[in-house]
Amino acid sequence: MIKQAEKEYSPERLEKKVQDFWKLSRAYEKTRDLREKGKKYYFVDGPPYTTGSIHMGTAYNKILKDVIVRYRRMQGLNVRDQPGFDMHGLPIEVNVEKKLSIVNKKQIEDLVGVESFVNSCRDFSLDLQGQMTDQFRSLGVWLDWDNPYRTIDNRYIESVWWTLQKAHEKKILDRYTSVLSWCPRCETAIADVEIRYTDFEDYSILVKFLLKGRSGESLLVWASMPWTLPANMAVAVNPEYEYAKVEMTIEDRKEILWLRRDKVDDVTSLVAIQDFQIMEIVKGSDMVGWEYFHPLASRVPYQNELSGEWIHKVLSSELVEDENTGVVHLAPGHSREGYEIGEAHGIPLFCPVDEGGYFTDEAGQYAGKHVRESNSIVVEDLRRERWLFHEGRITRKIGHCWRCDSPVIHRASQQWFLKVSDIKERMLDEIEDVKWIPEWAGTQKQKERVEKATDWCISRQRYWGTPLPIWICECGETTIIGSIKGLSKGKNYNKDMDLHRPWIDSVTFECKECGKEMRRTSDVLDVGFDSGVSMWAQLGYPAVKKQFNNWWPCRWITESQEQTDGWFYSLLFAGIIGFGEIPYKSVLMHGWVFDSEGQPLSKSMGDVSYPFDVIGEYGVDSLRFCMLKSKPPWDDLKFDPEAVKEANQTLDILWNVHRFGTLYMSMDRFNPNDWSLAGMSGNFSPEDNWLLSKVENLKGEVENDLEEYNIHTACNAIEEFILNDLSRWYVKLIRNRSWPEGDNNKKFAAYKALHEALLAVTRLLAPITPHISESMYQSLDADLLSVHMSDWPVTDEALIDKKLEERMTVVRGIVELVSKARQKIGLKLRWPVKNIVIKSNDDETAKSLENLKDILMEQTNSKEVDILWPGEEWDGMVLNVRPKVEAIGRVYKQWWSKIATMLESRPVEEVRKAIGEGEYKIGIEGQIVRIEPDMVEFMERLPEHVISIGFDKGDMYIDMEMTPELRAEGFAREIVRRVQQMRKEIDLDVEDFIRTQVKVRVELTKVLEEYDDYISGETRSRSFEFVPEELTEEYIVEWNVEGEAIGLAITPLYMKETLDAFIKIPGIDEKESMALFDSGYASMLSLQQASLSELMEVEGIDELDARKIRRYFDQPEELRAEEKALCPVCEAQVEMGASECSRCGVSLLPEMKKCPNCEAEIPLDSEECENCGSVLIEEEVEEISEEVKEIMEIPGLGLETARMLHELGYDIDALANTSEEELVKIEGITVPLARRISVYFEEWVEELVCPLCNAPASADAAQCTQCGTIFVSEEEVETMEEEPVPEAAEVPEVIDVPSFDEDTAVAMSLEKSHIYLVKEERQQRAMDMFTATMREGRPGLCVTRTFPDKFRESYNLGDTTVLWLSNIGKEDSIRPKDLEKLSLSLEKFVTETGGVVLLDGLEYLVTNNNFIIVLRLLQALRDVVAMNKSTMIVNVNPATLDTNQLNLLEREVDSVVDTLS
RNA sequence: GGGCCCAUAGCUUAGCAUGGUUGGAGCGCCCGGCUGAUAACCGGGAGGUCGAGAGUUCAAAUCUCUUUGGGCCCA
Repeated sequence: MIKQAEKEYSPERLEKKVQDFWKLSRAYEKTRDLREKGKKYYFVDGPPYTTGSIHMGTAYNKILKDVIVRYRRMQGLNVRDQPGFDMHGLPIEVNVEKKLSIVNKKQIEDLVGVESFVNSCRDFSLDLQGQMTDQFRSLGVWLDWDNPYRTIDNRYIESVWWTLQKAHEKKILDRYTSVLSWCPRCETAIADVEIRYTDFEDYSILVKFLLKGRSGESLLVWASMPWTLPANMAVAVNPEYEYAKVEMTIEDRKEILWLRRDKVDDVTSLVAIQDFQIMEIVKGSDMVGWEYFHPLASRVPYQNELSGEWIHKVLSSELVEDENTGVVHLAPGHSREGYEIGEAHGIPLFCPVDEGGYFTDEAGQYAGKHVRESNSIVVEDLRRERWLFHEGRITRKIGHCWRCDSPVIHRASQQWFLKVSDIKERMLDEIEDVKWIPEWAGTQKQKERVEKATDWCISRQRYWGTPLPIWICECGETTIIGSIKGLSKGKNYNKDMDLHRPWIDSVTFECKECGKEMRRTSDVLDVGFDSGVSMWAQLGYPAVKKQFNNWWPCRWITESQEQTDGWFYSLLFAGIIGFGEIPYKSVLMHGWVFDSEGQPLSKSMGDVSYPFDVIGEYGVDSLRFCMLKSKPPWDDLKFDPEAVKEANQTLDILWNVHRFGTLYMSMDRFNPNDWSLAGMSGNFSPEDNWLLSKVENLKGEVENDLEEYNIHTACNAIEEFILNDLSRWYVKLIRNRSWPEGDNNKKFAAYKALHEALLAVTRLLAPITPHISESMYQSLDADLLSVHMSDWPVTDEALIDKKLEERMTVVRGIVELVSKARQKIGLKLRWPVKNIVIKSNDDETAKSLENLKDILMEQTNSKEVDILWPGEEWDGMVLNVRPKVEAIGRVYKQWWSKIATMLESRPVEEVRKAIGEGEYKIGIEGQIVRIEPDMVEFMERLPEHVISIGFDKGDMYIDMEMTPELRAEGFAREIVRRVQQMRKEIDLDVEDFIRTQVKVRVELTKVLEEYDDYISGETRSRSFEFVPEELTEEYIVEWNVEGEAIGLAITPLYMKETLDAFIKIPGIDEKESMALFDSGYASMLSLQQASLSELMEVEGIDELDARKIRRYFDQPEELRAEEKALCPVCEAQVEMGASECSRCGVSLLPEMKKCPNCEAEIPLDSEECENCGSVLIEEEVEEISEEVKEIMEIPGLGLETARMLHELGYDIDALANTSEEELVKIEGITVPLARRISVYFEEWVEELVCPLCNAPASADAAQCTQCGTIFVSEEEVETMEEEPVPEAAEVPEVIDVPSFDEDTAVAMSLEKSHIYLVKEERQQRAMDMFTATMREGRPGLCVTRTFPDKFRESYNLGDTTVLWLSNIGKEDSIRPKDLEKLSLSLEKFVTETGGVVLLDGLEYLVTNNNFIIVLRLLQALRDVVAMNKSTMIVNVNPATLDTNQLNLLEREVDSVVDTLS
């Protein structure tokens, strides 16, 4: 059964509903299981770091994965989709440190203890994992969230260990001393990826290094970071540069300095130099070997103890750059370049700095000082010793620890490395075996990364990480443990022990070599390596082999471009170690997401941009569609919330088409499964075949795109189809066919085609926008539980008709041209044109037009379309005769002008015929005048009313002559359109019927009468009449159409509900129902009471029908009830009383709980166990407030939910007034629960309800808790009538003003801070009061449902502001339902001006809302009016309200003016 | 400093692999229309030295080189 889609596309509601549906029906699990037998497809999720909240980039990443995973599943593949989380490492540690207020490692060990610290880290990371999982789920991402792999699990760690053991076996694992980036705060080596470069002001000093054996000459050495000078071991010059010996005079002293020749000017300008002179020039290479005195040697004794070939000497290095003096200080212990140069020259590594960044004893006088504070000390020392030539500052990028933001230093330390040199070639080869998308991601980027790779330092001196499985003996023996089994052989091993520090540190082994105790190296592993093993770690390899054999290797991964250096690389590296091969077959490298300003989204913790604010507004699907369609995945994406809005609009349109389709399909009870495409083919119109052809094309196109990961073009193709083909063309073409009265065969053909197209779109969109697709799929009555279980749609070539598509394109082009022409001359589409003639230049175009002529006529609204084939000419051209004046003049002299005039007035054809035969004779003043052929010429021209338009394939003539018949038809259409507008304004159901009256000029009535069938059919009018005098139907509007005054009046019949009920009687369909209704049976009750003979008297009901009706009512009521109910989760029809839904498997039984006493299953809401009789509500009972108890009265609502609702501010009354949709929005309220609640109230309300405001009331209440109405029993009514108003004190004075002319108006000026209620049929009295008050000079404001201009004119209001109560969304109009806007507008006026307000048409507000709400509005306004010394006049037609309501109204006002009494 | 990617209307972008009518869209702006999908929808208009410069070619948004700006990565 096709289900009517909701009227509006509300993403928030829809997505929640769909996600609930997925959850309750276990749609994800079932989809996965469905493909269990399919070909295996191993996808691996690159584990995001657990930062706790996701940003746009993370969202984009997961969305891409979700698209491909869903797509592959639809292709039938059995996809492994375990998500992962990267949960070790410094970021977590740093955050835990912050939480515990710890500042360094010492405090972790001494204050907190490693055990407690690591436990905190685990808890913290698990918490973050949970948060992120929720966020990913809310994006609609279907991965196996219940079973993620985590880098912190023992099994995972074991796989890492195995890999490291492999590395050891392959001699890739090594330990040596190296200079690395080091964070002195975190006291660990850090990787380059953990460093963030930011501007930093640093020293830039020039220091004199006195040369040995060159009297008085010094090298002028440049250094930043003065603290590195104590560890200076040599200086470097560039061998290619020229260096100058410069003699400078400074403060009357002479200095002889060596520096780069080109820099002499720069340097001499730095200090106050009196004079300088270049003495000598040498090449850098000539300086090599020169020896100098270390300027701090006296403070750093170690400098004097050194010996070696290159100590304190000049070296040559190409690395010396064209900056500063060209003489660079080298401290191999403090810089990577220095280390490399030093190593090449055999210079010992001197690094007198400890892990915390403090100088060691080796640093002599500087020992104990932090390097950062030493900068100024060193500079001062140099200055004192006169070695400082210049002290400056430069701003440059300095590395900062990404996690804690401390400046990074370089420091020599012993670390564990994975050596890259031996496997580099293998890695490069393996890159070739992978399909990279885009190709350059592999062949360019990844290759470059590997080519430049250096050894990988994998050790970290921290706590929260995979412990390195390396045990070392003091004798030097080293062993690598590769499994838990291996570990279990150690001392202090416990089964099931956590493999993290500190527990692992207590496990020791006996050294095989010397028998001593081997202890684990205290380091942990670089987190970058953790995720590198995810491809086999998530399969439990090597501990479990089966999974591995099933799935290996990974078919596809996708991550952002930065993973070239990260995960892509670590996977490759680890893969080569573990298996000698790259572990993935194809890679989609995706781009970055930037914010709308183009700034990259920050990666660090706590500084993220949420995608969820956009989602709240436009929904997840819009976000997904927007991201996926705007760029190829490998490009960077600039995220713009506006673009999400646009995507939302497309989905909105799709929804509208869907809504359109399902609305009519369900109305007509169209069952798509009753019709096959082939079976329907005879009924298809050309546009149906066209649509089907388009759909098949689209399928192929989208598949091709997705195969190439051109997700953006796939999205664009779908979007184009939805907007252009489906919405803007197809729906337009089938509109007429889909009307309720339409021919069923033709109509159903359109439904079938549309259904087919919509179903295809839901499938094509399923991977991209999973929610809306699901929702559409559900209402399209498709066979599977979920759209995501369906197979990927395959193109049916047989349905493709390229020729038809081309022809349709031609026709569309023509229709558009005609529309343009109409627009140009201002002829609306509603007004038909007489004729369109299209002359085409080629056969194909003519054929196209001939073929699709019906479409052409309908869409251009033309009465006739003529197609001319190539060579044919249009005969509609008007021939003109043009007298040749000179020729006539030559013969007939002064008569020429008369002759010419006569010629022009004769029928052209007659003239031409005669001329063709030789001559044409006319009589002038009794003489025959002969017109010779040379005296005239004939010319063709367009007749009047005809315009001609050229197009690329021919010419077109449009005859726009407006004949009386066409004019009448135009008016008929105008009337139809106006009535439709009015139907809409009174919110009438599409299917419902009305009575219609039309009042027009008599002349027009005559021509229009011909169209009464048309008009009443189109407007679903059960009666239709032209009235000469007054319009009497309920809703009356005066229109001005093309200068004609047209009065329209309609009365809604509200038949739909009744007809729907009648139709449920077996054998009774719409026709019979209508007949019954028309003869006065307006409800099931009245029908039930009718006798057989009475029924038979009804016109259109035969005996058989009557008997069917009687039989229906004569059976017991239970049997009459519908046999089917709807599943609350998937809305499938289920048998009454079924225990679970056969479609989605959800339990339909009331929620059960276990009796704590006997463990029997009892309904969730029962207070007493049916089995053992124990009372279940214990001490808590006292604590439950009355309000909560009331809520718990609702069956199925447990204590917890009731409490939750109560805390949210709901009491029983509020719940009764909360719609099901709103209920679902409350967190914790599921769809079925919401349904249960609203069903409860529906039943409840029928029993006890305030007659006035419909609020629920208890049986014994004396007064309504909501509106205060006093309930009276029948006996009391009589007394009531004598004393109609309960509280006399509040009764306003009733002013008796029988007549009200201008004089009295002035005399009776209205009081300030006063509200007047005027009881009258029209607004006359109220208006008089209002205008009189305005004449006193007070500003006025009117609220009315009359059209403002008309209203102003009627009452001579000038430019007084008139707010129009109307559903037409104009600027100064207020929708009658939008009381908030109304109240705001009035408040604004009153507070700003204190003027007088007329509220006309209170009853209109009441019909559009309900009485009590309007009453509340009035109460609120009363206070505002009082406070601002304003005045308000409210008029109401008492006939529209009942006595009680009137009483209540009168109580709210200060005075009542009753014109009727 | 090196590698790679990106640049088209005010904004977001298609087209570029394979050069060829007048460079397409959407949003926004202005003007109009439609109306039983309707707080939707449709049409028209204005708005582009296709980042800049050079080259190849009969012909360049498209191919080549140089250059500028932005991004990612590596030093």
